[in-house]
Amino acid sequence: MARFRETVRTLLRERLLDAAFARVAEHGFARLRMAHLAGDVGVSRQTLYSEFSSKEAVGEALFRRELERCLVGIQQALDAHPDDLRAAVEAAVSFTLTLAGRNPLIRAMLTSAGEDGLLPHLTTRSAAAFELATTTAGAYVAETWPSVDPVARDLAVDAAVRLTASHVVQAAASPEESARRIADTVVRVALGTGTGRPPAGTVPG
Amino acid sequence: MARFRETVRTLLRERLLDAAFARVAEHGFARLRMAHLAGDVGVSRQTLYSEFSSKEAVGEALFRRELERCLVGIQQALDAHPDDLRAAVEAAVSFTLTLAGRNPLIRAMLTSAGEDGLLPHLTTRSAAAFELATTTAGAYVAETWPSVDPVARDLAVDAAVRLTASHVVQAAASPEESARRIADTVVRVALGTGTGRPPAGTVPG
DNA sequence: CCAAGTCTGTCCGTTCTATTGACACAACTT
DNA sequence: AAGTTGTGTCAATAGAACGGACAGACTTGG
Repeated sequence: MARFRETVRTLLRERLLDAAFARVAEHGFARLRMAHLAGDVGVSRQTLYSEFSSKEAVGEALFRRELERCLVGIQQALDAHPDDLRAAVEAAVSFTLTLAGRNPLIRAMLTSAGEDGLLPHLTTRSAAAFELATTTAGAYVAETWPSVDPVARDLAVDAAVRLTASHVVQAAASPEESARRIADTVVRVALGTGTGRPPAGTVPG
Repeated sequence: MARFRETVRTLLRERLLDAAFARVAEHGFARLRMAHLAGDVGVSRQTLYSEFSSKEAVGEALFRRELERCLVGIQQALDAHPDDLRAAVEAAVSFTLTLAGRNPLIRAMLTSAGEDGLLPHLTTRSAAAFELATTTAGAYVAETWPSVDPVARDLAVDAAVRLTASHVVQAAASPEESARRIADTVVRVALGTGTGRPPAGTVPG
């Protein structure tokens, strides 16, 4: 019966995260003030704390929401190449790196001097993020290319996620070049071949 | 400070009107039950009554919202012909009649047998609607074609609104044909000429 | 190294709002 | 005429948000 109330809660959550996004993108997580956040949305500080138990929880939710949004785009990139594993991986990785390079939140996380309190989500405390990305990608790959050996598949997905994350934090080349290299690596892991590029349009059985 | 609260109120209003729209479009205003309306949105009946003082008020707001939405489209139709009064009127009227023919709410209002409680808004109790439409259109026309004589302008706007409303309730021909006839009439009233169609692209000074 | 200031996270009393259940009243049905 | 259904209102209760205050951690500057 209280369905509307529920809607209001999620709306409040979204508004708070929107405001947090704007502030973090501009000044970094460290300079984010809970009081300002509440004020932005037009709500008391207590109400904010009843939605997010701590400032850390805000950062967590903020990062998670952004990650989930990215995953949507990644899936679309994968979908564009249903018959070519290498091209799919390359497209997904390229998309991710490009997005990460543009995303104000991620840029703020990386450029903020020293310990921003949010950067660990991308590096040391990124277990949850890794798990989410890995399981999402893994499930998708398992469904789209069931013919790939499960063990090799898991290894490949894990490598893809970790290598991509690494390039997000520490860019080595252009997104396209990095994507090409990562896709090469992933395909080798997945297919166990040393050739690098299997004939396009085929999926090994 | 209570900015979020305000947003929630308007959201509630919109949700209630959305639900009302759906129910009225399907079963008519008479068969609309306040209890169902509250239930649809997930709110108590009292909360509904604290937002709309009566069922009549729901109908009023529902009709008004629909009218205002129409006016947006009408303005766009007018905007498409800034240099040709006749074409502008014809486009706006044609748009209105076509929209009215498709709009589930208006269709329900017209087709519901006998007294639906909502039909009067289109006919006898439509003073507010007429005023809104007339003032909106009048202000727009006054700004876009300031050269037209004010007295003739008011007469023309009034005629346009009333004729269009009449055709909404009692369609005589296709929207396009009706629009053409109404545009003819309006231009005659506005320009005081018996020629019907002044050369396009000109505005008399 | 201490004092002042800032910010987080928590508690509590007040105020505002929604919910619930009941009711009188009107209209319609059987 | 009695029963049903729905509107509109009221009062009591429950629940949220607010404002203000506080301790504790941390930073800054003298």
